[in-house]
Formats: sequence, structure tokens, C-alpha cells
Amino acid sequence: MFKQGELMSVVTRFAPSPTGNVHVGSQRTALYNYIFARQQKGKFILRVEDTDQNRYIEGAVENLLSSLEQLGIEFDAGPGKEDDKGPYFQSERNEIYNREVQRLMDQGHAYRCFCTSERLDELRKEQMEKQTPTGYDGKCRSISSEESDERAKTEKFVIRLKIPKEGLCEFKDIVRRDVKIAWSQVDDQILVKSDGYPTYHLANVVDDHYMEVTHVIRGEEWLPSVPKHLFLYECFGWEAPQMAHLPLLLNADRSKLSKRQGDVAVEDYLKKGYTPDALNNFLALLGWNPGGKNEIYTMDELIEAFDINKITKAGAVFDVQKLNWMNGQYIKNMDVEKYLKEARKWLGDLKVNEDKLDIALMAVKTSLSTFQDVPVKLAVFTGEPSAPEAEAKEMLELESTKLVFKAYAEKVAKLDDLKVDDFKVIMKEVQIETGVKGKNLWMPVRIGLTGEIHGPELGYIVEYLGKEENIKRIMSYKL
RNA sequence: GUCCCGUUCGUUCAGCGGUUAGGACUCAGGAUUUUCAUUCCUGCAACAGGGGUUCGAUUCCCCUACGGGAUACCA
Repeated sequence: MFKQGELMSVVTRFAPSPTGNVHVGSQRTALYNYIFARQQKGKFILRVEDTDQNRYIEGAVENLLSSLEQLGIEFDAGPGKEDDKGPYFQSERNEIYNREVQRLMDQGHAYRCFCTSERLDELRKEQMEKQTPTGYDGKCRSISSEESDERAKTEKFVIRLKIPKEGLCEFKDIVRRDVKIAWSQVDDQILVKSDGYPTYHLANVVDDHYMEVTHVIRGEEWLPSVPKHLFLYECFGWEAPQMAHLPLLLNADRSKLSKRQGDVAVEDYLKKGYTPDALNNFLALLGWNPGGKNEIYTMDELIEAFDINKITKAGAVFDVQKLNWMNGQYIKNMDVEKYLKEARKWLGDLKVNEDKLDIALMAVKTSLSTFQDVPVKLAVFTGEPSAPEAEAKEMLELESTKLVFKAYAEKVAKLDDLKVDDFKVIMKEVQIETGVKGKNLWMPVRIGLTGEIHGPELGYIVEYLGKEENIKRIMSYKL
């Protein structure tokens, strides 16, 4: 349990590895770290965990940086924002890891292991068959330091942590509360790979210590390795940070959120016209909720309301339907200037009347769920009228429609300009003159102009089309 | 296989020993609107199962079932 007012300044960190585009699950982890740090008036660090040379993907760091920037998740220290705690790329910190692992070796907490991967595979297979826990059997533990030094000159080796073999590791997690894992279940973790780079476990602990991280907020998949980390802190004589292991994000079928069942990259959602604010809001509420009727929160409100002690334990399904609703809310409530500017980016190769574009955009503002919908919703303004369907045809064939069209065309012809307000006046006049009102009045005009029975408010369409086009379209129906 | 974590409406989040189990999304119906959308109202819908503890369990404990994670020289 995290208690307010503890005499420490909070430092959190987001530490992804650059193996692809940022995942929405990572976004949520970053968000919780960021929100918590801001709430506690602490510091939020970004650290790139690139110790696995094989998995590095070109452009991943750029994607990480740009995603965070677009989302407004700002770090206080990290790549491009160096301070005395850096560098913030693990691949540039090998000197530190080597120094620390040497300490471990000197103290007898770590040892070289010369076992081949073939032997390790074999061992694992045997253990599975015997239905016992899998893990390293400690063959190289007993090699003398003299022999170890000698063999190291010619043989490949890794460095392992000498995990206690007995007892129980008990620890507290802010989300999971009390967790117990038997030491017998914990493997002699590899700390340094044969290529000389550290594994996650070593690098993570060393960096968190030197970067003075006070709260480790990360995904649930790390929970089983906490004992290793705790033991490392103990060996080093360092104080361990507090832990909070977040529930996972799931597919609709409750399996781990994966690309097979939809988009998982932040970039994908941004490209589809979801706003960063909506995305943040939605993700923040997956795993935690302040209660009450409201679901819409600005970043500042999230920071204000967040309670790290109330994070949910169970995995959460990423429900696009709710995201769509929420994104729609953000667009509806968006400041007009900002909306217009953003919406204009989504026109694609739609041919629009530049002068009247804003009118069309405003007309569809409340009907958008994502910005990707802009061209679709705008089609009724920019395209030719579509061929009327059966229901529309019926309306056109009404006797009253003839009168309405005639009166409408005449009124429009008399005007110099055609604005939304003029249109309302005209329709009133047409109603009085023809005696037709309600649906029978409005529907035919809509169909006459667009061919559709549904669409945005007619006034906007009328103004967008302009006088000439209005008359042309209405008169095209030989009634 | 072994270990760890989890389980409240279809989804998400409230509830933290006594509630008609609440909100949001979805869905259905209605109102408003020239239509769709928006907005508003109403409704449908859940404590995985079994044992305890207790005067009383959704809430605490245990077991089972189910789900997820970890078991890599990946993070």
C-alpha cells in the first residue's frame, strides 16, 4: 500500500525495449507511471532497454519518441533529455553493469556458467517429463574460482545469480498486496549473456537503483521474476523500490491483446483518427476508475483523481466500441478552431469547395466517431446526388412534391446568396404557399438535393451547394 | 508439467460484513429533431461453483473449475 505523504520524492520510469511500434498496453503502463509521478510532484523517466541486439528494430526508438510526444506523455529525463543519471540507453551502460556484476562475483553471489544451450534444453526436457519445476540445476555453481578464471580464457560462458535454495520470498505489491514465492521455484537467473550484454533482470535493477527509481509500475508479466530482483537488491545492499504490477490488456476472447485480433500499436489508432486525449482517457480507465458517473477526464483530471492503491487486479478487455464512443465525445466537445484544423487533415482526395468547407465540417462534427469518418460523412456534400432508393422514389412521386420543388426553385432563384438562415426562411415560405409541411415538405427537398433520405442538417448542405447547384439539382427532376 | 496472479451485467469500472448490488459502453424502447446523428428518459442484464467463519456474506478463509502470466543467453 502506498501511503501519501511519505518523505520521499517519487521517481517512476517507463522502460520499453525498442522491438517494434509502441503497443497500447505499453502506452497504459507509461500513462500510469506518468500520472503517478505528476500527482506526487515527482519525476518521470524514459529508459530504452536495448540490451538484446537481436531484437532491435530499425525506427523503433523514433516511433517511441514520437508516440509519446503525440500522446502528451512528457518525460523529465531520457533520450534527448540527458542529465547526470544517464545515459538512458542500456546499450551505453555496459561499463556500469560489468562493474556491478564483478562485485557480485567477488562476493560469491554470482558465478560463471559454461553449460551449453544443448545441455540446458536437454535438462529442461527431463524436468518436464519428471513433472518437476524447470530450471538450472546448478552444475557450474561448484566450479572453483581458479578453474572458472582459467576456463573463461577459452570457453564461452554466461554469469548466473546464485539464488538461495530454501525458504520463501515474501513481498508486497501495491496492486497484488502480499505475494509469496518459494525460492526453490526461482532459477539461477542469467545476469550476463555470452555476448557480454546484461539481461533485463540485471540491467533493470542496476538502472533503477542509479536512477533513483522509487516506484516500479509495470506489466503483470514481471511478477514471477520479482524474487530475482529483490535478491539482487539485497546482494547489492540497495533498497528495493516499491512495486505495482498492472493487469494485462486482453482481446475480446480474453487472451493477451494481440495483433491478430485488431490493432495494437498506438500509431495505428492515431492513423485511424483517434485523438491522443481519447486514447489516454480510455486506456487510463482500463484497470482503474475513480467511480461516479463521469467517464471523460482530461489528463489533469486523471492526475488529480488517480489512486495507485485502487488499481484493478484482473485483466481488462480492450473494447473498441467504448473507445469509439469516447473518441466521438472528444470530437463533439472539441474546440471549433482545433476541430476544423484537425478535420482538414483527413480529407484525403475528396474534392471540396474550399470556401464552404468549414460549413460542411461543422455539419458533421457531432456524427463523427473518428476522424477517419470525415471523408465518408462529407461525401453527401462533395459528391453528385445518389440515385434515389425505393423509399425516396415514393416521396418524389407525391403530388405535393411537385408543388414544393416548384416553389422552392422560384424562391431560391430570387436570392443573390444562399445561407443557412435564408434557407429556413425559404422553407417557411414554401410551407405557407403550398400548404405542405413536416416530413412531406422537408424530405423531398433532401432527396432532391442529395438523393438520400438521411444526412446532416439540410441548411448546411444547401449553403454548401450554393444557389446555382440548388436550382440545378431540384430542376433535374422532371415532375 | 511446475509456480504465480486473477474471477461482480456481453464489456469496463464502483462496492471494501447488513445495498431494491451502482455508473459508463453496447443493445432494446421512447421523447426531441425535416431525416440520420446528437441530446434526454426508460428498460434488459452480473456477484463462477462448493465448503467454511459469522446473527448475517458479493465482501474474510479454504477447495474446485475456468482464465491469464511466468517457466529463454527476449524484454
